[in-house]
Amino acid sequence: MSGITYQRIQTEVLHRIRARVWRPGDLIPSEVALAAEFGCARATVNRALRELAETGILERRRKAGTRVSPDPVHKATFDIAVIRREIEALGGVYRHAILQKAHVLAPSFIQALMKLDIHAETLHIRTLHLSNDQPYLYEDRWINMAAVPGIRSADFSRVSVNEWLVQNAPLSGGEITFLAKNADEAEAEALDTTVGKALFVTERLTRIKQVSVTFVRLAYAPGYRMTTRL
Amino acid sequence: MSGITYQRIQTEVLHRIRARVWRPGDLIPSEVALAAEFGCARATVNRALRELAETGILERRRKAGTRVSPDPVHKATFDIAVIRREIEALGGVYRHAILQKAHVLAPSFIQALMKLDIHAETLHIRTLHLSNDQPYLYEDRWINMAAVPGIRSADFSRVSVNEWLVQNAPLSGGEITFLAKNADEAEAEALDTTVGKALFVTERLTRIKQVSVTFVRLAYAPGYRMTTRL
DNA sequence: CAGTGGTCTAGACCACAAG
DNA sequence: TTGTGGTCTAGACCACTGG
Repeated sequence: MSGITYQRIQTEVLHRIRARVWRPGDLIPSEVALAAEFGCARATVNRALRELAETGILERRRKAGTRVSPDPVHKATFDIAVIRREIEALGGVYRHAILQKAHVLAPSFIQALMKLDIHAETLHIRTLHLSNDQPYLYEDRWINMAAVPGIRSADFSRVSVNEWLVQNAPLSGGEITFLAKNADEAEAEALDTTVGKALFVTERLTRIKQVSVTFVRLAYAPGYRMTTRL
Repeated sequence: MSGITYQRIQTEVLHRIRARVWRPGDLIPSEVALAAEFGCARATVNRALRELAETGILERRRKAGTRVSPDPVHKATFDIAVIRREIEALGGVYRHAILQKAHVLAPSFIQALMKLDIHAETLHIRTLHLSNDQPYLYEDRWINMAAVPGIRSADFSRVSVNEWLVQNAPLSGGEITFLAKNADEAEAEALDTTVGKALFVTERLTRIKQVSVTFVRLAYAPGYRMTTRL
């Protein structure tokens, strides 16, 4: 090979954009032209540009060619790990406690959220996750029993619901939302803080083939920060 | 070609994982074996598996082979667009107002955050972004004057600082953090809410070649939710 | 050492959309 | 219509690392 790698090409492209040789909105040369310039195969240029397009730096369209994005949309990526992992990665000792576990008919707001039947049976579980015995995360979860056969016989004393679902209902789709919320009484008590304190909350709705499996709200203890590199 | 696409292979792999043919932790066949099975080139299998590995579903190591991730780390991706775009995408009419603009020596906490010199000059700008004339986002930004030549002559009445920086200092690296915060007086007043209200906040530190360019804190009006598909 | 993934090549055909 | 990106192929060599 010529020693040209797709990463080398990416570096060069980024350099040219930074140096304003190619400016936001500009059309850059075609793959064929760049392959000729760099003395490599088109496939190599293709991979380089395709990946840059995935990050939002370039925009590509057949026939129209490749442009530098006019206003680059940064794509921030966050790792959503199993909570135990998250805590252990921070050097904490993980422990969890189940505060409540009940089989109930879905209340109306959960029916609406999860698009459940009026008579749908759910498992409602509230769990506290601790790091070094300090409250770390308060979990309020609703599970659609119909969607997860086998959950009746699961034992959540050793493995948390969180982890059990990951293992037994993998690769599900859904949405995740981040928001801020003033602590209510239940949250304040669980997280050992005061009512009204601003909490970082993530809500996740998980589906397998259009069917809602679980809705979970995770409220982090005050001071939590979710960070990523750009 | 045989009609086999890398996407078809990805679908098949996901199906096998869901069907528990391949379970978390399991080693799956090598690229060569899968290429033979699917009747396609190894490069096609490679792309399929490589992309799945990027999403965290598979783990690959030379010689060791490819495994189904024992506890899959979901990667959630968020688009960080220019604020004007974000508002317009939601159907709002964008407007912004500069609440304060001052050239000042960096206060100590900013010095520390941005790793600035004691005598570093900064531009401190507080901006309110509005959607349909309703407060949407309160921006508190510090800019390292030394890192952005040309900013002295910029006019921020038409183009917001946000947008100016994107256009003039593109492709910078840095970190972004999400957190929840009780509104202080300045935030409450700007966002037309009450002190103590939980606000969703993002903080961004932007660098070009190790040099801090800008630190910005964005406090969203109450009720803001940041959502993405998984 | 040997098997696996990582990458590049040269060529080909296809799908899409701008002109 | 035709140029562009999107993808596949068959083969090759390399880089890493487990056994």
